[in-house]
Amino acid sequence: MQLFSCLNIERIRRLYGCDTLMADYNHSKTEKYWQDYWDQHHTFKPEENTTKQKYYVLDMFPYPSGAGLHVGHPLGYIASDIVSRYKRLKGYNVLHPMGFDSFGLPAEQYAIQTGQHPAVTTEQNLTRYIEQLKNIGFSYDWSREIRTSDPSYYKWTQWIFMELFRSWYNKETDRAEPIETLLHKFATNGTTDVNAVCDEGVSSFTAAEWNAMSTRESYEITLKYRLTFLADAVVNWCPALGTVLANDEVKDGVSERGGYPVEQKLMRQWMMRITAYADRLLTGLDTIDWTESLKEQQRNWIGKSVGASVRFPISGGEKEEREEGGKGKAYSSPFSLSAPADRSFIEVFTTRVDTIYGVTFMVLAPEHELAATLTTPEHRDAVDAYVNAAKLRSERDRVADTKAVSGVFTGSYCINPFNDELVPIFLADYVLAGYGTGAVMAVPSGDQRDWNFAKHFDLPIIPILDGQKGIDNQADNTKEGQYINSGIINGMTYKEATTTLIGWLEERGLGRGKINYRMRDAVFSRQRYWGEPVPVYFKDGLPYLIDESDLPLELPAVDKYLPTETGEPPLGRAEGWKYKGEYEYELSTMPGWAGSSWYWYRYMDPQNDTTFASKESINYWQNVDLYIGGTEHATGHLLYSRFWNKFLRDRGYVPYEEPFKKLINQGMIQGRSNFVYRLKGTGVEGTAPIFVSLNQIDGKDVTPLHVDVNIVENDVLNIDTFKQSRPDLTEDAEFITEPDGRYLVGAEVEKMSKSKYNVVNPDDIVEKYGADVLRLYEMFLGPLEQAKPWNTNGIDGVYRFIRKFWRLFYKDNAEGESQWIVTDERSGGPAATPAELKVLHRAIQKTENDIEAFSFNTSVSSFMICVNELATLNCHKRAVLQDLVLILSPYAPHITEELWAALGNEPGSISKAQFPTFNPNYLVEDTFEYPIQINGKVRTTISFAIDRAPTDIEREVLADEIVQKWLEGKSPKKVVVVPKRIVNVVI
RNA sequence: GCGGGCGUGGCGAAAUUGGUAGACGUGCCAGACUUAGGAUCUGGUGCCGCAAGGCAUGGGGGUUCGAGUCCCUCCGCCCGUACCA
Repeated sequence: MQLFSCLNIERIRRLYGCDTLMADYNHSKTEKYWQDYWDQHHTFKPEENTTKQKYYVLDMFPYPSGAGLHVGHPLGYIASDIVSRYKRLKGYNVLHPMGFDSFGLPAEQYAIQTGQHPAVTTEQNLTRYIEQLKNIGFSYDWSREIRTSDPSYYKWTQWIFMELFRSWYNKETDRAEPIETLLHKFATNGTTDVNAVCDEGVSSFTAAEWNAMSTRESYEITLKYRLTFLADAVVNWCPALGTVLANDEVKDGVSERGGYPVEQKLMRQWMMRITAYADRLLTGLDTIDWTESLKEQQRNWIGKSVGASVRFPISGGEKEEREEGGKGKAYSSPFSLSAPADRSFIEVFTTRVDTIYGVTFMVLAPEHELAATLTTPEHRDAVDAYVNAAKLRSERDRVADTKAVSGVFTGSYCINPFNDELVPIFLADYVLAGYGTGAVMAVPSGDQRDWNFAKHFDLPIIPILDGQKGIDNQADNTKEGQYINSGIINGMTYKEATTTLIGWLEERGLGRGKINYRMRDAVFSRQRYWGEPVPVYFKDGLPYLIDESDLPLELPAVDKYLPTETGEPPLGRAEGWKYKGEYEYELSTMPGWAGSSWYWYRYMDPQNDTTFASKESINYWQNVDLYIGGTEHATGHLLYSRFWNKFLRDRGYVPYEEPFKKLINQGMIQGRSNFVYRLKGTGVEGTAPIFVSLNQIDGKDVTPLHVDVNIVENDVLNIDTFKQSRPDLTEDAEFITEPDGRYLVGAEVEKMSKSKYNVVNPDDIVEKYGADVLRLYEMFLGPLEQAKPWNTNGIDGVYRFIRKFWRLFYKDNAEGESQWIVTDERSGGPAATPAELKVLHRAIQKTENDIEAFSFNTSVSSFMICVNELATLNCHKRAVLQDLVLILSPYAPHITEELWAALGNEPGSISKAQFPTFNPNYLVEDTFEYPIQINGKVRTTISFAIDRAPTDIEREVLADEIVQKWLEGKSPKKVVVVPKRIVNVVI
């Protein structure tokens, strides 16, 4: 035994090349050693051609910003790494990759300022990121690293764009198909049996007409059907960034990145028909394991409303008598989407067609295309004034005062097709141009906004349901009761009424049941440099795909990263950049979400040059089992990814409808900012600043200023360092301190950011405590999903735990050297006792349950308990410690890897080892036999195991329960014993 | 407004999903070893009470032998979203 432990010490010495082992665990040396070892031995490369079951754990890949990682970033990465390492121990073949979303605005903004190529900046940032990530000891297979800005990667982003361009959406089959199937339909039957998602206002034609068209004509028609298409669209234009933004990139009327104002502008843009997938994006949510709140966010974003579309004929004029016939004119049938030129009716969308007899006025958005033509001369001035005022109000203002009622009468009327009533037409900015048809049939008795409007303009309020209550005071949107004042639906209930009305409308071509979505097609063009070039050139004004063999279409060099003098995007500056030397390329680039909408497939086969990922690799890895990332991508990346995935599925490239089976949103780690307080009026115009300590403020007029958290410890400011940090501001500063001479700072929880001086770099924690402690501590902080401020209050406890763990293996001798004290039963040492095995197996069980439930914080606690108890039991037995090392290894890979080797195992083999099997028998401390008596005779004896002996009282109380269950013909599986009370006989 | 989540010691948080509330960690108190402690170890620590005991999971009510957990109601907080017809 003595010999054995000596050998291990020798081995450790060889491994680390140190003469004496220090008395304590030396994390710097150990961690460096194993990180290099994993790198050199490709320890975390998944097996190829294996029959093992796969498990794919993915992190949302980061954008490599110049600020580097802060302690908040690794939170999700640590969790996913724990799951990866655990799943490997459980015998899975685990794919756990990392890469970078390396196209993006900050590098380009920096390039504009400095002239440095974004690729250079990006490369520098990447190097730093990789270094920081490796420092924490993640088990990524770095050989699979990808970068979206790498031409070998974006070649395939461009290829997918081309595939989308080469596809159309067939509503008949409810999937995307190659454009050829559409061409075939056109050639054989014209547009007759084509049911496609396409541009509004496409015209119909026969096969003969189609076949007679010129190539150019027919090509032009296909452009209206392709899943990527050019369109003049009102887009979010951000002048400061010089580009358009997608809806999800705009928050509160300003750009998400940078917070610059955004305005609406009509521009020719590449678009993607994501709306074709609206329904599948919605229903697919029911099949995936994401949080309810995230699914709900996507549902809201898609915004499906089931209702009806109704046409209200426009009356000839205010005074004019209406035409004969009463029922209004039947308009172009079959009911097709209106061409913008048709001005004979107003089309509205409503979810409550049943309230149509309650319509007393019509409201159009001020931007509505009919607004101008409907305005009668005597109302012209008022309407112009209103429309202009609405234009001037920013999106923000408009949303801000939702209570004020405003609007203006146009002087025109339309006709309610059901009762031939004249309905006055108003303009009001509570109606949005971008939703539905930009027109609302107003039912003041059933809708509060309509009610407010009616009161304000003194318009009639007609009750339409006998179930409506108190509509003199407010609207009642009930669906209860029977209809009154409602012509053909009088006496009916909600369901009957709706069917009747829609049937009536459809018969006459005046309307139809309709489903409306809030989601718009996605704008795909960005007038920027640092993104994927769009693989399109223009010939005679029409867009064509470049030849596939010319992929990747690489970013050309430009002299400046600004738009050209003529207002074209930066790519317009590229000298002689022409397709085949003669055709103009598309000058916009793809949006940030393009590269991230398929990247999880590239990891499966990252070097493939002939396809985005081989069939075999996709068939094996399939989709992502566990995806961890922030909730901020709810309506961006996570929606676009699902869209592209569904498209790739339709076209047969990938096997599953949904890319991410389970998704966990890690909570944000907030910063804890520190403040110093400068006395007002000091520190300006050459006066010396006076800083007041927190408890000395006492009503003084002070300005709080952020101070770098790294020069504050336990809320005490290091005054000297503070003075040195900004000598310009603080050279001759005075400090009003606490009586004990310390300067106390204030604190506040804020988002962690450079500008708030509250960024904590994980490297600093790693240097001080080690990566294992950082990992354990971040998990220990609280539930993964929860947002929490960063504080290091408990980190010493975790640090103590690691050292305590170490001391199960080593003990200091008289010379202060660490001595290996693990005993080995195979060479004659004492065997593990039942008490020790119980402690161990409780930890095995807990770890297994907790990781499967993604409850990492409680898992860390149970390690601490286990180690504490083993220390108390003075257990240094190999059989126990070897298993303990295994169960802890997902959390603290460095120290456990070292001890694993020290226990005599092959270095690096821990990732291939098996997770210890939990044996519940070790938890049993007693068996409990209970004789069952029926009619006074012992009929049988039930025996079961419990984790401690029951008291006499407990035995008695148990009796009733057990007999009861036994008589019911069920035998107890588990009995939980509670002192004094008893119960829970689980059948 | 609507949707989702939550409310437990000084603090971060546990609670086998209806079964000894507060595990574990911090913090605090005491002790040991120390010239010293911001090192290490040991013990204590929800509240009231000397104690026996009583009271405690935002407030109130209910179901149950038993409720932090389930139901109703009120209050408060966080996140998302918003004139969506």
